[in-house]
Amino acid sequence: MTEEHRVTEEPRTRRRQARGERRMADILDAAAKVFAQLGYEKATTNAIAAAAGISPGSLYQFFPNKEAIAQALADRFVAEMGGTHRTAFENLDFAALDLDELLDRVVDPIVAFNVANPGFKALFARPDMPAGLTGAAQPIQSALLGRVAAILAALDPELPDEDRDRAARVLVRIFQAMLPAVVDAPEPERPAEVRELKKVLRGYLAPIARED
Amino acid sequence: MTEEHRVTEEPRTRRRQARGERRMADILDAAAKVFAQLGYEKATTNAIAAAAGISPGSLYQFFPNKEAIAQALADRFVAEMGGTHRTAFENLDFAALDLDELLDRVVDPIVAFNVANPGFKALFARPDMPAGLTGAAQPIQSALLGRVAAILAALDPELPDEDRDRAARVLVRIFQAMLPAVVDAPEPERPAEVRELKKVLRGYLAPIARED
DNA sequence: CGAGAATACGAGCAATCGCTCGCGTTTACT
DNA sequence: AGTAAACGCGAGCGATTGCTCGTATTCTCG
Repeated sequence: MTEEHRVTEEPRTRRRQARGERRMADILDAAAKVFAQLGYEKATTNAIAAAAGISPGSLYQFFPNKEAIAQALADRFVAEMGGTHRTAFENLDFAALDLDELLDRVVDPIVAFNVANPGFKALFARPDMPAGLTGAAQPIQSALLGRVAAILAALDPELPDEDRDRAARVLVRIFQAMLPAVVDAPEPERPAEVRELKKVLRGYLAPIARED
Repeated sequence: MTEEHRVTEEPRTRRRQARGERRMADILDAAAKVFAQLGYEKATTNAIAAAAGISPGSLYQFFPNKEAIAQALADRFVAEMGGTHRTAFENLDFAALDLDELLDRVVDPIVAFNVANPGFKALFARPDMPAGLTGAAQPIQSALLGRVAAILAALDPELPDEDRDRAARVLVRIFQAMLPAVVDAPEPERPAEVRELKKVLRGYLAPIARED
């Protein structure tokens, strides 16, 4: 038993040099671009490697397979989105705002994030993923669902959990459905698309918001 | 010039026997099943042939390629949908109905059609298609868009064409987005999903409908 | 410096998929 | 009966794709 004083302990994160960390970031940047252009399924790992300026073999030194790339990219997106909008969401006095203001404050930043990161919706709004939602899309989905549910709870504290979660699912689904139209719209027509998105959300939320 | 008294005239539809027509229908049935289970991209032509009980070679005696199968299936869906619901749509006195009744009359048959034909949404609500919407999904999309636009025009004849078409696109998109949740829901929970779908549609339509 | 790990390469393997091709069988028509 | 076209088969081709492997280079640290 004296063979190893430090047990092999599952190879969670292998030793990595600074250059390697940079490479991983480059690969994720490249993957975001390629996913944005082609979607998850049609994006090839060789294309991602080429976009990152490395060989396929090098790519697989950092990620065990294609899904892991999407996973890591999704995790990074979740982190960035959280970091960017935490302040915008947290100290909002929901009761004091009317519905239109609330929608502006919540929708606009998310739209801006998606316009700035076109690869996001490739992982979030596409049904390409392997094994349904299990995989890369799930953490993103869960993150948004949680935030929307929290807003709903603030809007109407009386709302039963079941109804609140169902409404959150519906709202996220609407968002998913309308996002491509907003993001892919040419600059001049984007505000109109955003306006329609807010109309849909407002129409669904209005009966919930006025808890009379 | 006496070579052929009957010019070859482009081989539009090749001579086909009754057995062949039946085979084509069988193939489309099989394709609907496979598309429903796997989506367009992941469905293999060999799997469709196997599901139809024929060999890959025989399949390609009737359809030149995979997309043509989807195209033909989409055309058949459009025809069936039109035949089923024409009466339901045509002689509706929109002005006399309130919004909830109108939604019931329009949404319920379409939902029923989709529950009965689970392959439909694989062609209608999936972004798998080759070359964007060009291809099989387009005729379905156009058919629905036209009907929705007609209803909107009846609801508010003053509505400018541009606004009406945009609203129609939004409504169809919402339908697309919510349909999978409705169709894939287990029997007992389906009515609840349908109710949410109608809530969303009603919320968006209400400001358009009351043309005060 | 020297050893071992991390990084890097890119040809190419194994599996998949849309589709073809050669050939045999059945049907329609004269 | 005889002919041509329609129907049918299934092995497998050509292209693609996720990923591997042998090998070479660079970095870290004692």
